[in-house]
Amino acid sequence: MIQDVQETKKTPHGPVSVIELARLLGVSHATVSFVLNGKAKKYKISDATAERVMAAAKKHNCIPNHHARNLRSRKSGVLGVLVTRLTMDWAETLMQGIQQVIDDTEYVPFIATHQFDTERNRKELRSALERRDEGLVVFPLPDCEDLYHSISSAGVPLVLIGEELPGLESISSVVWDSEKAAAAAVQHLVDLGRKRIAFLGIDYPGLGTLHRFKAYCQTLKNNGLELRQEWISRISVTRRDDHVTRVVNNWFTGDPQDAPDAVFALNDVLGLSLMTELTVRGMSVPEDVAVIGLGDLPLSRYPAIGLSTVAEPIKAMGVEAARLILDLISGKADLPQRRVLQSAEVIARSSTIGAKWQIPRTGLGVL
Amino acid sequence: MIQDVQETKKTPHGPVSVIELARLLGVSHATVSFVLNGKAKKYKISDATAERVMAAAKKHNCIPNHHARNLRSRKSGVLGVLVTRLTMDWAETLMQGIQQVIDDTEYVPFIATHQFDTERNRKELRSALERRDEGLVVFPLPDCEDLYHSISSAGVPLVLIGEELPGLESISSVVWDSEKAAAAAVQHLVDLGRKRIAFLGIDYPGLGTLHRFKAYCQTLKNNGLELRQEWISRISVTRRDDHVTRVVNNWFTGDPQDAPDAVFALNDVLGLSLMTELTVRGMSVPEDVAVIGLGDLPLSRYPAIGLSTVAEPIKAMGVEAARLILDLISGKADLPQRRVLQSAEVIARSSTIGAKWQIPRTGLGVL
DNA sequence: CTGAAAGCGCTAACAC
DNA sequence: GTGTTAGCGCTTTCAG
Repeated sequence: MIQDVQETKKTPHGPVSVIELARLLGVSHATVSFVLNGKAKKYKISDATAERVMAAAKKHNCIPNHHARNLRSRKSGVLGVLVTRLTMDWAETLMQGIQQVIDDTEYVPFIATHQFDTERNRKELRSALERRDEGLVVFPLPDCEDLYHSISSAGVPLVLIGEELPGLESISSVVWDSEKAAAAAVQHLVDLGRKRIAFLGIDYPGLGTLHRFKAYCQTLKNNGLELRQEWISRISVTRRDDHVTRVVNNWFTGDPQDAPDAVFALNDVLGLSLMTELTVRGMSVPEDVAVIGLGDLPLSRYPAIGLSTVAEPIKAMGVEAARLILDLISGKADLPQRRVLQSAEVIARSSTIGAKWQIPRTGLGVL
Repeated sequence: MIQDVQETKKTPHGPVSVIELARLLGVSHATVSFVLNGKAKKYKISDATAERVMAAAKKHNCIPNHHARNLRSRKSGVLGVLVTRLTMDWAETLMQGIQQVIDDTEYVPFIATHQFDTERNRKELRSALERRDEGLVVFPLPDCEDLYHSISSAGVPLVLIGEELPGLESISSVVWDSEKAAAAAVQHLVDLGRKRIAFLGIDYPGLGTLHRFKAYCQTLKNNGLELRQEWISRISVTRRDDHVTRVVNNWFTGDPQDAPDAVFALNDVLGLSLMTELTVRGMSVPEDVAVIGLGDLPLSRYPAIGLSTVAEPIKAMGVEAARLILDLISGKADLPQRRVLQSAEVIARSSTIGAKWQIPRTGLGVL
C-alpha cells in the first residue's frame, strides 16, 4: 500500500514520450502527435479526444523529443546567433530586436560567441550546421569567408550583422551606415575648433571599419586639416596583449604641440578605453583632448562618463536581421539582400562639450 | 561541358550525410560513423580506410545530423544556461568560467535569458527539456519551484547559480557567500563614520538577497546604529516602471538631517543606478552620500565611476557550476551539492573614499 | 576488418 | 475519426 502511494507520487519521472502518453490513453501515438502539434482539426480528431490528450499531456508532463521531431520534420526551429562577445550590452540589445520578431514564431535563438577567434568561429558554425539551424545571424570574421560561402550555398539562410567583409557581397547583411555617422562625428570635432584630430581604430578588415576611416580622412580633407600618419593608430582585436595604453603613450609622450587635441574613436568601446587611459594619465577630457566614439553604448550615457557618440541602431538591426532570416527561410525573400540602417545624428556629451552637457533626467532604465 | 564545370563547382551543396559519404566511398555507413566518432581503433578499421574516410569527409563537407545522432545515442551534448539578461557583462563573465571547463569536453552551452519573466522562464526551461539538454545551469526565479523540482526529479542535472530560493534546498547550487561580503561592505561605511546608512534592494525573494539584508541589519545593530524603516527600500524587478528615482525622491526630499548619509546597495547595478540618480540631482558622492555596492561589475572599476564594492567571483562560479554539472552528468557526484564561494574583501573606490582612491594603472582589458 | 539490420521517438501519408 | 505504417539519419550489435 505504502509503496503504491510512492509510485503514484513519482509520476513526474523523466519526460513522458508521445508513445507512452498514447498507450496511457489507449489511443494511437499519431493522434497524440496531431493534437500536440495543433493539427487536431486538420486530421479531424474529435474535440473530446483532443482535450483528453491535452489534459493528459499536462498531467503526465509529456515533453516530445525535439530531436526526433526535427529528424522527421526536417525543421529544427532554431536560429543561430553568433556574435563576438556578450559584453557592453551589445548582444543584449541585438537580442531584444531579434526576440521581438521571433516571439510570435516557433523559432528559438541559439546564442554563441566567437571572441574574435577564428577557430572558435569555425567550431560554432559547424555546431550550428550539425544542429541544422534554420538560419544564421553572424558577426563575420576574416579567414572564414570560405565557410560563410559554403553555408550560404548549402542553402542555409545567412545574414551578416554589424559588419561586412570584402568578398562576402553575395551574402545578405544588415548593417548601419556608419560612414555618414563617422563623418558627422569628425565634423563635430572640427566644429568645436579642434585641429589635430587623431584616429583610433582596430585592425579588423571590415567594410564598416574601412568606411569609418575613409570618412575620417575625407572630413579632415574637406576642412583643410592635416592628416598625420602618427595620429592614426589601430589596436589588434586578436592579440590579447595590445591595449589602448600603447597608443596613448605614443601620442602623448613628447611635445604637446605635436599631440592630438581630439580623437575620433572607431567605436564606443575604444572611446571608453581611451577616456579611461587619459584619466589615468591625469589628462582632462575634453579640455586637453576631446573624444568622440560611435555606437552609443549604454555605458556612454552614464552621467559620470558622458561619451559623445552617434547611436548605432542595434535593436533595429536585430529586428531587420530576424525579419530577413524569417523571409529567407519562408522563401518570401531571395538572397542576397543588403539592408542598411541610417543614423548619423551626433549625441554631444561631456567628452566633447564638457560641462555644457545636459545630463538627461531619465534614468538608465537598467533595473 | 560548361554545365559539367558548374556541377563540379556546386559540390558543397547541402551538408553531405554519413550515408552519402559511405556510398561515395563504397563502404558501409557504419564504417564512416565509426571513423567520424573516433572509434576506428575500437572497431578495428584499417588505417587506410580511416584516413580515406576522414579526407573524404573534409572534402565533401560531411556534417552528421546532430538530431539523428542524439536520437540514437540519447545524448544531446548541450548544457543549458539560463540567466536573467546579457547585460552588464555578468553573463559574459559567467560564460568564461563555463567555457573554460567545457572547452575540453564535447559539450556546447545553450545560452538563454528569462528577463525576470516567469512565463519566459517556463518557456525556456521547456525548450531545454525538449532539446534533452544534458544539464541545466539556471538563475532561479520564484513561482517556478515546481518546474525546478520536476526537472531535477526527472533526472536532469540542475544547478542553481547566483541565487537560491527557499524550498529549493534539495537542488544543487553554486553561490557566493554574499552575507559576509554584505557585512564587510556595511562595516566599511560605518568605519568611514557614516551614521545614517540606508538599504537599497530588490523585491526578489532569493536567499542571497535575504542574507545581504540580514547582514545589513546585523551590522548596524553591532555598531549601535539606527535602523530606520524609511531608509529601507526595494525596487521591483518585474515592474518595468519602478526605478531608483522613486527611492531617491523619498529619501532626499525633506529635511537633510533625516536623509541617509550612506547607502548600501544590494548589488552594483543598483549602486550604479543610485550614483547616476544622485548625480542628476546634483548631489555629491561620497561627500553628501557614500555608496557601496556588491559584485564588482567591470563598470564599477571605471575611473570616472569608481563604485566601492566587494567582488563576486562570477567566473569562478561558472567554473564550479560547469564542473558540478559535468560531475552530475557523469555520475561522479550525487545531488544535492551546495558549493559556496568566498569573497568578502571590500574594494574601496571613490564612491566611499573619494579622491583617496588610487585609480589602478592597469587598463580595463576590454579590447 | 566490413556489411546488414535493428531501432531511437516522432511526423504524415494512407488505410480502415 | 482513428490506427497503421514507413521512414528521418544516425549508432551499435552481430554476423560474416
